[in-house]
Amino acid sequence: MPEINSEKIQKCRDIYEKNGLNKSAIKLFQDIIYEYYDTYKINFPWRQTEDPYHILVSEIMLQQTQVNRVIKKFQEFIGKFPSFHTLADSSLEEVLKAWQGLGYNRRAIYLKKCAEIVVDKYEGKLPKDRKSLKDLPGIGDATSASIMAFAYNKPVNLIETNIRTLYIYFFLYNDENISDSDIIEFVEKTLDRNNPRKWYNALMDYGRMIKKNFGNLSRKSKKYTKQKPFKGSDRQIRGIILSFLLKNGETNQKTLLTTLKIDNKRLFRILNDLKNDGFITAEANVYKIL
DNA sequence: TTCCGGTGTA
DNA sequence: TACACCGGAA
Repeated sequence: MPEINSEKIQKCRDIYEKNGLNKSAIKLFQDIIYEYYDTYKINFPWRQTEDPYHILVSEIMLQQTQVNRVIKKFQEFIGKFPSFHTLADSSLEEVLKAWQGLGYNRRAIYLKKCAEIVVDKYEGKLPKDRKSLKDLPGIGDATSASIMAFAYNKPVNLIETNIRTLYIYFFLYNDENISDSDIIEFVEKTLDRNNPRKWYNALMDYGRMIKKNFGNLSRKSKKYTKQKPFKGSDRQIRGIILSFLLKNGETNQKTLLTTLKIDNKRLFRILNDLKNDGFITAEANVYKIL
Protein backbone atom coordinates (compact mmCIF):
# COMPACT_ATOMS: atom_id res chain seq x y z
CA MET A 1 0.00 0.00 0.00
CA PRO A 2 1.33 3.44 -0.92
CA GLU A 3 2.34 5.64 1.93
CA ILE A 4 -0.50 7.75 3.28
CA ASN A 5 0.02 10.92 5.24
CA SER A 6 -2.38 10.09 8.07
CA GLU A 7 -1.28 13.02 10.16
CA LYS A 8 -2.18 15.55 7.48
CA ILE A 9 -5.45 13.77 6.74
CA GLN A 10 -6.44 13.92 10.40
CA LYS A 11 -5.47 17.57 10.61
CA CYS A 12 -7.52 18.33 7.51
CA ARG A 13 -10.55 16.56 9.01
CA ASP A 14 -10.08 18.37 12.31
CA ILE A 15 -10.05 21.79 10.69
CA TYR A 16 -13.15 20.88 8.69
CA GLU A 17 -14.97 19.60 11.81
CA LYS A 18 -14.13 22.72 13.76
CA ASN A 19 -14.33 25.51 11.20
CA GLY A 20 -15.89 24.02 8.10
CA LEU A 21 -14.22 23.92 4.73
CA ASN A 22 -12.19 27.11 5.11
CA LYS A 23 -9.10 28.21 3.22
CA SER A 24 -6.64 26.26 5.32
CA ALA A 25 -8.69 23.06 5.13
CA ILE A 26 -8.87 23.38 1.34
CA LYS A 27 -5.17 24.14 1.05
CA LEU A 28 -4.26 21.16 3.20
CA PHE A 29 -6.62 18.89 1.25
CA GLN A 30 -5.09 19.94 -2.07
CA ASP A 31 -1.59 19.45 -0.67
CA ILE A 32 -2.42 15.89 0.39
CA ILE A 33 -3.85 15.00 -3.01
CA TYR A 34 -1.00 16.57 -4.99
CA GLU A 35 1.66 15.15 -2.69
CA TYR A 36 0.34 11.68 -3.39
CA TYR A 37 0.05 12.37 -7.12
CA ASP A 38 3.64 13.63 -7.36
CA THR A 39 4.86 10.30 -6.06
CA TYR A 40 2.39 7.75 -7.38
CA LYS A 41 0.82 9.18 -10.53
CA ILE A 42 0.33 6.75 -13.38
CA ASN A 43 0.76 7.77 -17.01
CA PHE A 44 -2.26 6.09 -18.53
CA PRO A 45 -2.24 6.30 -22.35
CA TRP A 46 -5.15 8.76 -22.31
CA ARG A 47 -3.12 11.04 -20.07
CA GLN A 48 -0.48 11.41 -22.73
CA THR A 49 -2.85 13.16 -25.11
CA GLU A 50 -5.19 16.14 -25.15
CA ASP A 51 -6.83 15.11 -28.42
CA PRO A 52 -10.59 15.35 -27.76
CA TYR A 53 -11.25 12.23 -29.84
CA HIS A 54 -8.83 10.16 -27.78
CA ILE A 55 -10.25 11.56 -24.55
CA LEU A 56 -13.78 10.75 -25.68
CA VAL A 57 -12.89 7.15 -26.57
CA SER A 58 -11.15 6.64 -23.24
CA GLU A 59 -14.00 8.17 -21.22
CA ILE A 60 -16.66 6.03 -22.90
CA MET A 61 -14.52 2.95 -22.28
CA LEU A 62 -13.91 3.93 -18.67
CA GLN A 63 -17.65 4.08 -17.94
CA GLN A 64 -18.39 0.97 -15.87
CA THR A 65 -14.99 -0.50 -16.58
CA GLN A 66 -11.77 -0.62 -14.57
CA VAL A 67 -8.68 1.09 -15.95
CA ASN A 68 -6.65 -2.10 -16.20
CA ARG A 69 -9.15 -3.59 -18.58
CA VAL A 70 -9.31 -0.43 -20.67
CA ILE A 71 -5.61 0.26 -21.30
CA LYS A 72 -4.98 -2.33 -24.01
CA LYS A 73 -8.41 -1.95 -25.62
CA PHE A 74 -7.97 1.81 -25.81
CA GLN A 75 -4.66 1.53 -27.62
CA GLU A 76 -5.98 -1.07 -30.06
CA PHE A 77 -9.11 0.98 -30.69
CA ILE A 78 -7.42 4.26 -31.54
CA GLY A 79 -4.93 2.28 -33.64
CA LYS A 80 -7.78 0.86 -35.71
CA PHE A 81 -9.94 3.98 -35.65
CA PRO A 82 -7.53 6.91 -35.35
CA SER A 83 -10.04 9.72 -35.90
CA PHE A 84 -13.71 10.68 -35.84
CA HIS A 85 -13.75 10.23 -39.61
CA THR A 86 -12.36 6.69 -39.63
CA LEU A 87 -14.71 5.64 -36.84
CA ALA A 88 -17.71 7.19 -38.56
CA ASP A 89 -16.84 5.42 -41.82
CA SER A 90 -16.24 1.98 -40.27
CA SER A 91 -18.86 -0.76 -40.10
CA LEU A 92 -20.58 -1.46 -36.80
CA GLU A 93 -19.25 -5.00 -37.04
CA GLU A 94 -15.62 -3.82 -37.03
CA VAL A 95 -16.30 -1.52 -34.11
CA LEU A 96 -18.07 -4.21 -32.07
CA LYS A 97 -15.20 -6.60 -32.72
CA ALA A 98 -12.76 -4.05 -31.35
CA TRP A 99 -15.08 -3.62 -28.35
CA GLN A 100 -15.24 -7.34 -27.48
CA GLY A 101 -14.22 -7.94 -23.87
CA LEU A 102 -15.11 -4.48 -22.58
CA GLY A 103 -18.77 -5.22 -21.93
CA TYR A 104 -21.80 -2.95 -22.25
CA ASN A 105 -21.64 -3.08 -26.03
CA ARG A 106 -24.20 -0.31 -26.41
CA ARG A 107 -21.33 2.04 -25.62
CA ALA A 108 -19.71 1.02 -28.92
CA ILE A 109 -22.86 1.96 -30.80
CA TYR A 110 -23.06 5.29 -28.97
CA LEU A 111 -19.41 6.02 -29.66
CA LYS A 112 -19.78 5.35 -33.38
CA LYS A 113 -22.94 7.52 -33.43
CA CYS A 114 -20.99 10.29 -31.69
CA ALA A 115 -18.37 10.10 -34.43
CA GLU A 116 -21.04 10.30 -37.13
CA ILE A 117 -22.67 13.32 -35.51
CA VAL A 118 -19.33 15.07 -34.97
CA VAL A 119 -18.48 14.56 -38.65
CA ASP A 120 -21.92 15.52 -40.00
CA LYS A 121 -22.87 18.32 -37.65
CA TYR A 122 -19.66 19.69 -36.13
CA GLU A 123 -17.19 19.51 -39.03
CA GLY A 124 -15.20 16.75 -37.40
CA LYS A 125 -14.52 18.68 -34.19
CA LEU A 126 -15.89 17.61 -30.81
CA PRO A 127 -18.03 20.41 -29.29
CA LYS A 128 -16.42 22.41 -26.50
CA ASP A 129 -19.48 23.14 -24.37
CA ARG A 130 -21.03 20.87 -21.78
CA LYS A 131 -24.55 21.10 -23.17
CA SER A 132 -23.66 20.01 -26.70
CA LEU A 133 -21.54 17.19 -25.30
CA LYS A 134 -24.40 15.95 -23.14
CA ASP A 135 -26.69 15.89 -26.17
CA LEU A 136 -24.44 13.31 -27.82
CA PRO A 137 -25.47 9.67 -27.29
CA GLY A 138 -23.79 7.85 -24.40
CA ILE A 139 -22.47 11.07 -22.88
CA GLY A 140 -24.04 12.09 -19.57
CA ASP A 141 -23.03 14.15 -16.55
CA ALA A 142 -19.79 12.36 -15.69
CA THR A 143 -18.48 11.90 -19.22
CA SER A 144 -19.27 15.45 -20.34
CA ALA A 145 -17.54 16.81 -17.25
CA SER A 146 -14.55 14.53 -17.80
CA ILE A 147 -14.18 15.75 -21.37
CA MET A 148 -14.39 19.38 -20.24
CA ALA A 149 -11.64 18.75 -17.69
CA PHE A 150 -9.33 16.39 -19.56
CA ALA A 151 -9.67 17.60 -23.14
CA TYR A 152 -10.25 21.31 -22.54
CA ASN A 153 -8.83 21.87 -19.05
CA LYS A 154 -12.03 23.61 -17.88
CA PRO A 155 -12.90 23.92 -14.16
CA VAL A 156 -16.18 21.95 -14.11
CA ASN A 157 -17.57 19.95 -11.20
CA LEU A 158 -16.88 16.30 -11.86
CA ILE A 159 -18.16 13.39 -9.83
CA GLU A 160 -17.73 9.67 -10.42
CA THR A 161 -17.10 6.64 -8.27
CA ASN A 162 -13.47 7.28 -7.28
CA ILE A 163 -14.13 10.92 -6.50
CA ARG A 164 -17.26 9.99 -4.52
CA THR A 165 -15.23 7.51 -2.48
CA LEU A 166 -12.50 10.04 -1.81
CA TYR A 167 -14.76 12.80 -0.46
CA ILE A 168 -16.70 10.33 1.66
CA TYR A 169 -13.39 9.11 3.10
CA PHE A 170 -12.22 12.61 3.97
CA PHE A 171 -15.36 14.42 5.05
CA LEU A 172 -18.45 12.19 5.23
CA TYR A 173 -17.12 9.00 6.71
CA ASN A 174 -19.79 8.69 9.41
CA ASP A 175 -22.74 9.45 7.15
CA GLU A 176 -24.99 7.07 5.24
CA ASN A 177 -27.23 7.48 2.22
CA ILE A 178 -25.17 10.40 0.95
CA SER A 179 -26.48 12.25 -2.10
CA ASP A 180 -24.29 13.54 -4.90
CA SER A 181 -25.46 17.10 -4.29
CA ASP A 182 -23.78 16.94 -0.87
CA ILE A 183 -20.55 15.68 -2.41
CA ILE A 184 -20.63 18.23 -5.22
CA GLU A 185 -20.30 21.03 -2.65
CA PHE A 186 -16.95 19.60 -1.60
CA VAL A 187 -15.92 19.04 -5.21
CA GLU A 188 -16.72 22.64 -6.09
CA LYS A 189 -14.99 24.20 -3.08
CA THR A 190 -11.81 22.15 -3.29
CA LEU A 191 -11.33 22.25 -7.08
CA ASP A 192 -7.97 23.63 -8.20
CA ARG A 193 -9.46 26.02 -10.73
CA ASN A 194 -6.09 26.82 -12.27
CA ASN A 195 -5.28 23.19 -13.14
CA PRO A 196 -8.49 21.20 -13.56
CA ARG A 197 -6.89 18.54 -15.77
CA LYS A 198 -4.11 17.80 -13.32
CA TRP A 199 -6.41 18.13 -10.33
CA TYR A 200 -8.95 15.55 -11.49
CA ASN A 201 -6.24 13.11 -12.55
CA ALA A 202 -4.78 13.44 -9.07
CA LEU A 203 -8.18 13.08 -7.38
CA MET A 204 -9.02 9.94 -9.30
CA ASP A 205 -5.67 8.33 -8.52
CA TYR A 206 -6.16 9.07 -4.85
CA GLY A 207 -9.73 7.79 -4.96
CA ARG A 208 -8.65 4.53 -6.59
CA MET A 209 -6.06 4.08 -3.85
CA ILE A 210 -8.67 4.70 -1.13
CA LYS A 211 -10.98 2.15 -2.72
CA LYS A 212 -8.25 -0.43 -2.91
CA ASN A 213 -7.15 -0.01 0.70
CA PHE A 214 -10.27 1.04 2.59
CA GLY A 215 -13.08 -0.67 0.73
CA ASN A 216 -15.78 0.81 -1.43
CA LEU A 217 -17.10 3.81 0.48
CA SER A 218 -19.45 4.52 -2.40
CA ARG A 219 -21.73 2.06 -0.64
CA LYS A 220 -22.60 4.98 1.60
CA SER A 221 -23.82 6.87 -1.46
CA LYS A 222 -27.44 7.02 -2.57
CA LYS A 223 -26.17 6.11 -6.01
CA TYR A 224 -24.96 2.72 -4.89
CA THR A 225 -27.07 -0.20 -6.08
CA LYS A 226 -26.61 -3.91 -5.79
CA GLN A 227 -27.07 -5.84 -8.95
CA LYS A 228 -28.53 -9.11 -10.04
CA PRO A 229 -26.18 -12.06 -10.67
CA PHE A 230 -24.60 -12.18 -14.11
CA LYS A 231 -24.66 -15.94 -14.57
CA GLY A 232 -27.74 -17.00 -16.49
CA SER A 233 -28.88 -13.40 -17.00
CA ASP A 234 -30.14 -11.81 -20.20
CA ARG A 235 -26.94 -9.77 -20.15
CA GLN A 236 -24.89 -12.91 -20.38
CA ILE A 237 -27.03 -14.38 -23.19
CA ARG A 238 -26.80 -11.12 -25.15
CA GLY A 239 -23.04 -11.20 -24.87
CA ILE A 240 -22.90 -14.78 -26.08
CA ILE A 241 -25.20 -14.09 -29.04
CA LEU A 242 -23.23 -11.03 -30.06
CA SER A 243 -19.85 -12.77 -29.98
CA PHE A 244 -21.35 -15.74 -31.85
CA LEU A 245 -22.65 -13.50 -34.64
CA LEU A 246 -19.36 -11.60 -34.82
CA LYS A 247 -17.48 -14.87 -35.16
CA ASN A 248 -19.78 -16.79 -37.48
CA GLY A 249 -21.61 -14.14 -39.46
CA GLU A 250 -25.32 -14.42 -40.17
CA THR A 251 -27.09 -17.17 -38.29
CA ASN A 252 -30.61 -18.56 -38.15
CA GLN A 253 -32.67 -18.83 -35.01
CA LYS A 254 -32.46 -22.63 -34.88
CA THR A 255 -28.66 -22.58 -34.74
CA LEU A 256 -28.78 -20.05 -31.91
CA LEU A 257 -31.36 -22.17 -30.14
CA THR A 258 -29.20 -25.32 -30.17
CA THR A 259 -26.08 -23.32 -29.28
CA LEU A 260 -27.61 -21.54 -26.31
CA LYS A 261 -29.97 -24.20 -24.99
CA ILE A 262 -32.49 -21.69 -23.75
CA ASP A 263 -36.23 -21.34 -24.04
CA ASN A 264 -37.40 -20.36 -27.53
CA LYS A 265 -39.57 -17.55 -26.24
CA ARG A 266 -36.76 -16.11 -24.19
CA LEU A 267 -34.34 -16.26 -27.12
CA PHE A 268 -36.83 -14.50 -29.36
CA ARG A 269 -37.34 -11.76 -26.80
CA ILE A 270 -33.60 -11.21 -26.39
CA LEU A 271 -33.02 -11.15 -30.15
CA ASN A 272 -35.78 -8.61 -30.47
CA ASP A 273 -34.13 -6.46 -27.78
CA LEU A 274 -30.82 -6.65 -29.63
CA LYS A 275 -32.60 -5.56 -32.79
CA ASN A 276 -34.27 -2.62 -31.05
CA ASP A 277 -30.95 -1.61 -29.51
CA GLY A 278 -29.46 -1.36 -33.01
CA PHE A 279 -27.08 -4.34 -32.85
CA ILE A 280 -28.62 -6.71 -35.37
CA THR A 281 -31.07 -7.09 -38.24
CA ALA A 282 -33.59 -9.89 -38.50
CA GLU A 283 -35.03 -11.12 -41.77
CA ALA A 284 -36.83 -14.41 -42.27
CA ASN A 285 -35.38 -15.76 -39.02
CA VAL A 286 -31.82 -14.96 -40.08
CA TYR A 287 -29.88 -12.67 -37.80
CA LYS A 288 -26.77 -10.66 -38.47
CA ILE A 289 -24.83 -7.70 -37.14
CA LEU A 290 -26.27 -4.46 -38.47
C1' DT B 1 -20.02 -16.89 -6.02
C1' DT B 2 -19.98 -11.98 -5.45
C1' DC B 3 -18.56 -7.58 -6.84
C1' DC B 4 -18.40 -3.16 -9.54
C1' DG B 5 -20.27 1.32 -12.45
C1' DG B 6 -22.53 5.78 -16.07
C1' DT B 7 -26.29 6.34 -19.32
C1' DG B 8 -30.75 5.88 -21.39
C1' DT B 9 -35.42 4.71 -21.11
C1' DA B 10 -40.01 3.58 -19.30
C1' DT C 1 -37.33 6.68 -9.79
C1' DA C 2 -36.21 1.99 -11.00
C1' DC C 3 -34.19 -0.84 -13.95
C1' DA C 4 -31.35 -2.90 -17.83
C1' DC C 5 -26.91 -3.35 -19.46
C1' DC C 6 -21.21 -6.60 -19.57
C1' DG C 7 -17.33 -9.41 -18.23
C1' DG C 8 -13.14 -9.94 -15.60
C1' DA C 9 -11.24 -9.97 -10.94
C1' DA C 10 -11.38 -10.96 -6.01
